[in-house]
Amino acid sequence: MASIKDVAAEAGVSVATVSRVLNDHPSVSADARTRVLAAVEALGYRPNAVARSLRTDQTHTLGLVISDVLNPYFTELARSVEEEARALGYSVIIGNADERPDLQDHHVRNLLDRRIDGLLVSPTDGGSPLMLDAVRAGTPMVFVDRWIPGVAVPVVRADGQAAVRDLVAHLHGLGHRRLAIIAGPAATTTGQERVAAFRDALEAYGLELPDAYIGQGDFQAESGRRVTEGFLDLPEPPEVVFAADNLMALGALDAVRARGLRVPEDLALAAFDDIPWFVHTDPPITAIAQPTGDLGRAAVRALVDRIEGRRPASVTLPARLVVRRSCGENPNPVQRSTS
Amino acid sequence: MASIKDVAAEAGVSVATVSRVLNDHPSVSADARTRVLAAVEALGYRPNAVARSLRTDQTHTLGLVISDVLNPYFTELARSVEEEARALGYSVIIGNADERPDLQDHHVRNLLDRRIDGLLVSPTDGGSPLMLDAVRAGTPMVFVDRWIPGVAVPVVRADGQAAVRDLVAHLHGLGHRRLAIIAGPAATTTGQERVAAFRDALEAYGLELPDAYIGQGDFQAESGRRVTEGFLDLPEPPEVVFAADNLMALGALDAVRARGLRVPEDLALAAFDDIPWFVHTDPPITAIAQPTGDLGRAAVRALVDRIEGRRPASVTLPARLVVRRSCGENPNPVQRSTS
DNA sequence: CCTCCTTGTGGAATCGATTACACGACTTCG
DNA sequence: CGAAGTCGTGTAATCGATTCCACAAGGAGG
Repeated sequence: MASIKDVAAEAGVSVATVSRVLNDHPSVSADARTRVLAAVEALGYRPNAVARSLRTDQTHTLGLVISDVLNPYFTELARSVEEEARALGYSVIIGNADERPDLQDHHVRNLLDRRIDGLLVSPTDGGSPLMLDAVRAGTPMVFVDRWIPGVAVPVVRADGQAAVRDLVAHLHGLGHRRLAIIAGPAATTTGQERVAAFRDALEAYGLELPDAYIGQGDFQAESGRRVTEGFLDLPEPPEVVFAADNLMALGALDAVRARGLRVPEDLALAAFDDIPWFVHTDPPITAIAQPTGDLGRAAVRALVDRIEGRRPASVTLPARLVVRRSCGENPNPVQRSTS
Repeated sequence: MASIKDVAAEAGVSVATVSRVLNDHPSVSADARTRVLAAVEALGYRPNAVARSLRTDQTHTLGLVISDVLNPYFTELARSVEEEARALGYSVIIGNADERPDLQDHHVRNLLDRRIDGLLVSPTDGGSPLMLDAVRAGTPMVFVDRWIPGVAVPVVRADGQAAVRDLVAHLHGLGHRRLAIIAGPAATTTGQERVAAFRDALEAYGLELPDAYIGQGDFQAESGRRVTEGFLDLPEPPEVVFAADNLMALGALDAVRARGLRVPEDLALAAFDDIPWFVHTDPPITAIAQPTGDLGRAAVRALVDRIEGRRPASVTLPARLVVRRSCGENPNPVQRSTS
């Protein structure tokens, strides 16, 4: 592969001049410029990003560590992140943690070793020493979707409280009184918050959330299946199950189906995170939709702000309820929204 | 961030010795080794991958350019690619082309600039000059899923011919005679092949595939919707629609639903590419399943073979038919398989 | 006509690693 | 006891870019 030296030789100038042309530095004569450009063209020269990064200490690259690529929510997030980053002149390297802290650490380490300019993380746990060290060392970082309490890093996320209240109102209006939740891992903020929001909303209707109605999931389909089976085995099973993410809702649907039961007649179902497929499931699933694209874009902008020396604030965008048929027929369905 | 010089100073040795310890070169005394290791620990030193890559001309990184991250098929492919690559000591940088040749070129260029060790591509078109130049220049490359005819690059893909035959047999057995297809872009091999396989299979039953029954899609949901509407507007609409990928099937389902029609009673539906959600749609969708994980792993192994100087062969794995209910009730359903 | 800028250019240092080569200190063996 | 290895280490070149500094040429101004 041709290097800057080859170009310099071909154009009959020094490497310094070639570099100046490439970075359009003002003090280059028109003549030298055309000769260099011609040489670049002739040799098909492309600057070596590795060498450039070493010298300038900038990679123009962002790291994105997400909890699970197979989750359509995170896929969409990743896509919007890459799009916005590209618009701002950055590339993105994605690390998939698969909800495993060890894999998360692997990717964070890898990205730091590559000297990415900044890191976007949706932490799967309370924060490994590695990540905390990186924050302390001043690595530009932004949390997206989930965060780690007590760490001075901007957070870009959706607030589901109002939407969860709307959901509970919807369920209550349909006559449901025994409501259960499939929670996410307690180590994640989204795991905890969604349970808290649900409990608060129930309280407003004088309803309780007994421990038996809180199933411990891990944001994966299999746990949704397992927890739902537990619910169905209860002496008094719930009338509704609210899954804290879309994959666990899928698992719940499986479990209900496997027993020959029907949604919503035998068990109603709602989910956090709306995805295109929920329109086509049998029945279509009522869900709380996050403004995923906006979150991704806001997160990138915040991170780039940090990289360029500004001090971005956290961003919280509202989620909204999308009513479908999985909780029972609504005589005259209304699309509820909090925005 | 601490550099190798800091470590050398801290340990009281030269940078050469530090480097030797880090790359466990044999000729280092036990004493020097422990001192270096202690210094590394004390400083929290991590080698700069950028500098290392510049010197060694190896990045231990693979590029993966896929056609559409939002397509669950490619998401799963990306995941298995990353997994296998990690097992072999490589990282992966993913570029999402969104079925756009210009974006594909952007990512290929970006990845080449970063001096990735090898490139995995699922081309969205017939091959830009950029990609062809890269091949000619000797960049290790492997095509996955789709390929570019006439280019000397190993291909890792699934063969759907037998499965399409099984599908047509299944449809014929259910009494369907007017079969239509939503094709992918003609510029992609998968776009062409699936139509050809479908036509051949129909021929075996004495059925034709009239032009009116070949809809031109682009592997995106919206095109599936549009094409299906066209089919339904025909004086003699088809009885079955076979979508060449899962997103177009989703669009087709939308279109049917929007007219108040039902699957499979009014229009039967089948898709290429099986995904977990197809179990839960209404009705569950009959699909041709690719061994996606195996494809991803085989592609990585082939690419690493090329990088390490061997000459890997192309790999073709069989796809298989998974019968569900979207084509009509089968009196006694059998899972057909070609393997 | 001499100084002082301005402009364009090249030489060389630098980023942080790897590695060829030289060298000193020991061992070993004839 | 001297020659020939072996072993561990350091010096310095190198990868491909960017950029500071020096300098030459030419124009402007006193």
